[in-house]
Amino acid sequence: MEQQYEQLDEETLFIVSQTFKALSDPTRIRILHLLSSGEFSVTEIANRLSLLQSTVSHQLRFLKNLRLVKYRREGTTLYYSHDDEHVLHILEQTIRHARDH
Amino acid sequence: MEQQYEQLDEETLFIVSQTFKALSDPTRIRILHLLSSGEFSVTEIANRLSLLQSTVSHQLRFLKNLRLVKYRREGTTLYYSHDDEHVLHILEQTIRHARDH
DNA sequence: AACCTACATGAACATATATTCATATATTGA
DNA sequence: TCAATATATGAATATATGTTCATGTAGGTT
Repeated sequence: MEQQYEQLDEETLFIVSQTFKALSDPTRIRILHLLSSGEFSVTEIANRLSLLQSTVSHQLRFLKNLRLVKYRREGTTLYYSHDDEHVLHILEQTIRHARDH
Repeated sequence: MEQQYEQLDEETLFIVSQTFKALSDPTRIRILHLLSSGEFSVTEIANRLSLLQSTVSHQLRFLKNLRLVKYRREGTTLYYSHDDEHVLHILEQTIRHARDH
């Protein structure tokens, strides 16, 4: 399981830190965790998580920029869903790990 | 792979966010990545990563509080090593993922 | 066009965070 | 005990970040 040390280049370092930064905020974790169970509109997310619409919208933009979520439009409603299996897997894995103490 | 949505309790949310926060800073990532290859003293870490001793010391305290690293003493020298296989695995996994674009 | 509804955006604010500098502590050896 | 080395700590500072409020925009309906 031990592996060879290899210097981290700037770009990799940036991507990795950004990815984990996305997962380091409670609000974003709650949003991503909710989206792990399906797709929801911005308003639905706000209602379910008791957050302001503006807060959700800001955080969704953050997650969208990192391509962790995507959306499809239906009239005036945007349905958001997750867009990165790998990151979602890491999140759910860590949630389970945290729940066992 | 799709799993049931389950409300996140405060404590789990806190642990998860703290864990990812530890991995969200470039300096801490570099330290943990270095420690994935063995144990190093504070000075060695500082030299290898071109960081101030104080910076390394502060970040090691952060990582120590989260029990992500541990140390053993040898005279006045403290040799730090990683102390959480799960978190280290997630880090290395994400580094590899980031390197493939 | 006027009016909803849904969502996005920008500014402002408060808070959190990382780094640096200066200094403190601790261990070893002379 | 004094000096030297290794590490830790605290204060200060600059910067980043999350939330809120107010407002903008876009699509749908009448």
